[in-house]
Amino acid sequence: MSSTTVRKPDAAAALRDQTCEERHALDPQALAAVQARLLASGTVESVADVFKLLGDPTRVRIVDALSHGERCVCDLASLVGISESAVSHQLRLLRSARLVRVRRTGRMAFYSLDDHHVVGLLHDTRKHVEEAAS
Amino acid sequence: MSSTTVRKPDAAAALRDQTCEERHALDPQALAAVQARLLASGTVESVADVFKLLGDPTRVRIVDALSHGERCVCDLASLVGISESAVSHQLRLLRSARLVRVRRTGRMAFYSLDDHHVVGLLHDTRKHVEEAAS
DNA sequence: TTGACGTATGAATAGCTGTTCATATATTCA
DNA sequence: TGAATATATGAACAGCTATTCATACGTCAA
Repeated sequence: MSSTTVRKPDAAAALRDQTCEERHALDPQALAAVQARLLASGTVESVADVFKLLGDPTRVRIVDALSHGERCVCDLASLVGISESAVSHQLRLLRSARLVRVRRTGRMAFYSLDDHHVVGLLHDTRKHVEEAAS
Repeated sequence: MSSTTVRKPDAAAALRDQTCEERHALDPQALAAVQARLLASGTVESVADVFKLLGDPTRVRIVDALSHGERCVCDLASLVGISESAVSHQLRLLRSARLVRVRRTGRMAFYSLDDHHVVGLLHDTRKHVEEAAS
């Protein structure tokens, strides 16, 4: 290893030692290097949409109720404590993001979780709030 | 169904008046049993608050940028593509939920992630949207 | 001290969101 | 057939939210 290799080719480390002004004015390449590692714009929007769907108490309750098995709309309304119309509206949103799936038999509609990640998300977030409470 | 059905003044009886007919998926006792396993109201609110914070593209970009290391406010503004004022407002929200922490040196403020779950949440949600796209 | 700089924050506003209400659709039963 | 039931959906409204603008605070250099 050469004695002149004081600086490692680490863009993040290079960024850390500079001031804001220097960074913006003199090092657009380092800025671009970090920017290249960021999520694509479309991915950011999609991820935020999923989080936004889970960012409502009613929908959290719906997902929580569905995490123990499929439920019909009126049972969900009863469990969550709002009208069946409101539940149906929320289920439509959850369906559009493929967070839940629906199975129809006669005039009944049984909803269930359509993604094995969702329960994990709920669990991890609950862990966070429990830890943050301490 | 007989009209002489015994109505006990407990949660199961209270639920029966709100729920669907008895030929639905769940009888009142089962419904009450499910309800007992649901998240507490305070937990639901806290969990939804965290998801709500992550449910905005700007804040997702901030968390994404922070997932590679700490950043000062003006760098975040540049990386995210909005004003430093807007970033500061969002950082305040993220701070209030203990999702980020701040380290101050002089007039600079370096923000970093304050929870090991957050990166996992971002990762899992990205997995979901990638799978849902197929 | 002065001035510039990095960050923080209150006010205001446009845009979004979740609920209710009314109604529609579809299925089952008498 | 007609009524009752289960769900779905459009419209509308109140409440919330993310940004911008202006400004204030604390720090550093001259």
